[in-house]
Amino acid sequence: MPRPPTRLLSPEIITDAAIRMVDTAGDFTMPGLAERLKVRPSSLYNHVSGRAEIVEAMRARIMSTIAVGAPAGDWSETVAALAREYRRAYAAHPRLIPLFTAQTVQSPVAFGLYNALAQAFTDAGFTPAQVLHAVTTVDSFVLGSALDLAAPEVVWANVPETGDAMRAALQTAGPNPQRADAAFEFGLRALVAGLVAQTPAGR
Amino acid sequence: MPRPPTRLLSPEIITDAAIRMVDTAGDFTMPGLAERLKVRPSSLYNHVSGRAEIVEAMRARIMSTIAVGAPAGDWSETVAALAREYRRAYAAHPRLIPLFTAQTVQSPVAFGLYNALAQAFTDAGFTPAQVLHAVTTVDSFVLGSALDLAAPEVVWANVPETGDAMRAALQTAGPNPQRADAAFEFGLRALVAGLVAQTPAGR
DNA sequence: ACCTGAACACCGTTCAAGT
DNA sequence: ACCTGAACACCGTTCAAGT
Repeated sequence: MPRPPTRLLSPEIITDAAIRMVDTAGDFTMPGLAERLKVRPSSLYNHVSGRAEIVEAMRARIMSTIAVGAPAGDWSETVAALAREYRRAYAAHPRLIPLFTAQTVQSPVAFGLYNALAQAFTDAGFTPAQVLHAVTTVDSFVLGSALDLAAPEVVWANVPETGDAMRAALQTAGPNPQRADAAFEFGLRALVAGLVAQTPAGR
Repeated sequence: MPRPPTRLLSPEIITDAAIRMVDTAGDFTMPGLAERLKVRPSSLYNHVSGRAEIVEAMRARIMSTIAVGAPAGDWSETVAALAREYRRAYAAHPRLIPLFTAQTVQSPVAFGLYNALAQAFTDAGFTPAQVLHAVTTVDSFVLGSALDLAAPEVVWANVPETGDAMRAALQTAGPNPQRADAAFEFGLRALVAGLVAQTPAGR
């Protein structure tokens, strides 16, 4: 039965299914997507241009959940809140993140977030060049932290006998996501404190 | 001519070719690797178990270029030096990094580095749990910064009309790798300063 | 021990054919 | 407008056959 009465597909439906497939399987394929949607693989191409576009749609979907909001309080509190919100968006679907790093971004879907960060750093008194570096720094730290969230526990298993400092540290490690969350909060506090210290007038 | 007089392949030769292929093409395939090595794809399986093992071998190769060295000076200088060395190793082959994030690490090849960082943080007076968080923070920041290095210039093209703070910042952006390098140095200074400030006794 | 050729299952994508 | 079936090029991997 070609062309059923009710629409079987749309870019949104396909993106939803792809996110669910990555959440459960760690990756997605066009045939796998088609099967979940009870459709033939070629049908997908009536709605999306291909696999790359689905990845970009998933990225846009994740980014669209970021609520920038009005700045409240100190600029450093604004930066911390934006960084937490940014990571929260990634953390909702941690297994998507490796797909994002593999593929070049095609549209600045995170521009609203970047600009809110840039405004906060501008308020802090940084020069435009420093603002760019500071936004990049927050972006790098959040992305790296989000990747840490997707890492399995086994990463740290079977450590060598030597290295007492790291072994002692590892023995305190609980399961994810608590460990990654705690590390992110620790790092964010340090990073924001360090940015405050870099401020020209100590604002 | 099966079995030529001189060995055509080895795990090292295959890993070398894979790194070169990723450097130039952004990815590698078994047939592509075989062609470069003037061999049939099935020949590769006499030396490596498969694609995943090649990725792990590339990771190990990159990590093996990290020189930990003896700590000199303040613990915070040691941390900064290790972070720079870690990122330098990644930066030598930036297009490899997305492959690393896609695949789970199978052996703690970076343990020497992690332990040197852990020792520095222990010297600083952090508790074992804080040491783990601090090592994770440096790891996340370096990985995120290395991914930034692989990002093409176009990422920032065609920004919206709104958003003056970010637009002003973007106008200062030079080409990579200079832009990414400068952002990393800025972020590293902030992060290390922030870590010093988190120290129990202000050591 | 190690390279080859043939084969397999699988993937992304295209396109004419249907309604 | 949109789903299908068939087809294509390509990929990762296996394995018996060669020397």
